[in-house]
Parts: sequence; structure tokens; C-alpha cells
Amino acid sequence: MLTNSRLAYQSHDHKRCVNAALQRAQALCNENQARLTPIREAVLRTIWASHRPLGAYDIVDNMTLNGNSGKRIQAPTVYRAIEFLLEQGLIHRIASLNAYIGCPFPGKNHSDFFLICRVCGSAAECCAEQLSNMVSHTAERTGFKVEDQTIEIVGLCPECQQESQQKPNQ
Amino acid sequence: MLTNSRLAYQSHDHKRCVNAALQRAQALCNENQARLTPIREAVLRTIWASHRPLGAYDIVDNMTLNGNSGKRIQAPTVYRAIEFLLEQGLIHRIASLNAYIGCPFPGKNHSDFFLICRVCGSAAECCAEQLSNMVSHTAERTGFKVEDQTIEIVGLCPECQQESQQKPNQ
DNA sequence: AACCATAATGATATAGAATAACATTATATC
DNA sequence: GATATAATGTTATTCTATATCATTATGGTT
Repeated sequence: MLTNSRLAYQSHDHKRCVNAALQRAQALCNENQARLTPIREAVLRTIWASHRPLGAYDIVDNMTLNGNSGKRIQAPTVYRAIEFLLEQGLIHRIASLNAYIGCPFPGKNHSDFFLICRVCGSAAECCAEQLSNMVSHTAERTGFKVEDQTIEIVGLCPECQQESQQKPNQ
Repeated sequence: MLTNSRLAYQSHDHKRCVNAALQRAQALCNENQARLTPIREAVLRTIWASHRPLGAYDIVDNMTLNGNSGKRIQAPTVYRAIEFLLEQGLIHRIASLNAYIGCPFPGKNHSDFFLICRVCGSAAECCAEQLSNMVSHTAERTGFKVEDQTIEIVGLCPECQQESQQKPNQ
């Protein structure tokens, strides 16, 4: 099973993650003759910089604060970049959160699922072909033709399980 | 596998479905000492009357048109009823559509998935324990503790597959 | 280099989904 | 019947997403 769950939960040098992701993105866009413009790259960087899914307006806020000399970026601009990044498979939308997160293994054709921690808000992406095959197979037993899967799982990540055991009354 | 997929796609005497659902709802609420008030019942009936998921404001519109002597029901009222019906397990929320649909087998403790037709908009509910077990098991292999599953599958229902074969150029 | 079609962004307004806050009315229990 | 609690009415607001049209940038062609 392909997953970024360890990285999602445990502290690490996240800047390297982000830079690696941006390099992969650049490479992929070159392959596909798609233009990773400064704005699109900035949106992707902002999404990656957070270890949890960001709403579109969170992205607006973060970009206004960090970059761009105080000049406020508008919602449509961000949504356009999001649309592009979704098309390129560089980010995913988490429907149950109205939020967006970077894809740790773009390019590969994957139907994946997300483990969303109710406490810390982290979202790990997992790619279990066996599981998505079973989903498709189960659906198709009713005669349904599967085109897209949304699988979002809410619960407790390993870290937050430990914490809730250490301080049970909080 | 427990599913209402046949009913979801094929034409049938839907009024009987609705009435049966409302009776089950009434029985369940009695059991749980929950109050299925007229408004809540009307919202449930409105949701059931549609064979496809309804947005909250669709419910508002339908209720204003059909019932209540033209007196417009307000959004918060509907959302409160929705909240109640979700708590009682009488309806489900489809996150990817921001819409609500009646549960065909309430009371039973089920983690289920939805087959949403991209063309006709129908949504069938399926309850495959084998599948949800596999989802949980797969998630827990990463140390994640599952509490809730959202599985929404988009594609073509059997009826719409047939139609698209009969008129391929449309 | 100048031109042009197309793509991307800026700017403003608005649609759509959901909730906050407070007033009022209904219900159940004593 | 009085009272606490639950449910609903009312108004405003927040959050998410898109429509529309003007402007600017980009890449290919001559």
C-alpha cells in the first residue's frame, strides 16, 4: 500500500517535502505541456506548506500574509489555480471538508482514500489498489459503472490516539 | 449486500416507498424517545419524495411550493430538521453533492456507500459489510483508528448506461 | 520586431450552503 | 397552572464557489 501517513503525522523537515513536491510538479507540468505559472505555483506551495487540508479562503489568507507585499489575492484567482492543480492531479479536494491538499504521488494513476484525523486535522493519503478494486467490484455487482471514487475516513491518527491515552481527561 | 439500487433506478410506486419510510421513521423515533414533529416529518417526506439527493434550499423550495399555504419556510428551520434527521440516522448527507437523501434501512447500524449517477443524479445506498470491513482494516494497518467512513462513487447507473448505448451520439 | 490568437489574471458582483444569535411559541413534567 | 426545556420563527451573517467582463501576459507566426 502506498501512503504518506507517516509523513503526515510525524514531525520532519517539511520544507524539503514542499520543495520536492514543487519540483515534481514542475516536471509533470513540463511533460504535459501545462503551465505552472507563478500564481499556480504559489497556491501549490501554500497548500503543501500546511500539513492539513486548506480551504480556498485559507489559501487566500495565507498568500496575502506571506507573499505578495500585502496585495490581496482574490478568491477567483485562487479557485482558478485550484482548478488547474486538480486537473493536473497535483492536489486533491476533500469533499467532506471543502478543503484541498497536496497529492504526495502525482502522475501515477491512483484512486485513493484519505485518513482524516478528527483531532489534529491531518489528512494522510493512501493508495490501496486492492481496496479500490473491491469498491469498483462491489459497485459493479449492482450494474453500476464506476468512474470516480471518493473515500474519506474520519477518526484518530496514531499520534492523537497516544495523546488521548496519556491525558484521558482532557 | 444490502442495497436499494433497484428501487433507486427503476420506476415504481414511489408513494408507497415514502409512506413506508415515514412509518419506519415514526416507529424509530418512538423507540428512541425522539420527537418527529410536523416540520421534521415534512422535511423527511420532502427528501424521500425525490429519488435523488436534495440540497437544503431545494427542500426549502419544495416545501414552500407544496405544503404550507405559501408561507415560506426558512433555511435554519430546514437545517435544524436535517440535523435531527441525521442524528436519528433517517437521512444521510452526501458530502460531494452538499445534498441529503433518505436512508432506506435506518436503525440498522450500517456504514454504507453511495452510487451516484452522473447523468440522472440518482443515488443508491449500498451496505456491504465486507467492503467497510476492508476499509477499516486497510486504514488500521497504518495505525489509524476509524470512526466514520464516507464512500461516494460517481459513474453511470444501469439505466443510463443503456440509454447511452441506444443513443451513442448525444 | 510587430502581429495575433489564446491563455491567464484582475476586479467586481453574485450565487449557493450553512450557521449565529436572539425572540417567540410549543411541550412535557411536576 | 407554573415552570423548565425543546422546538420554531426571524434576521443577519459567514463561508464556499462561480459568473462576467476587462486587462494583461504568452507563444507562435509572419
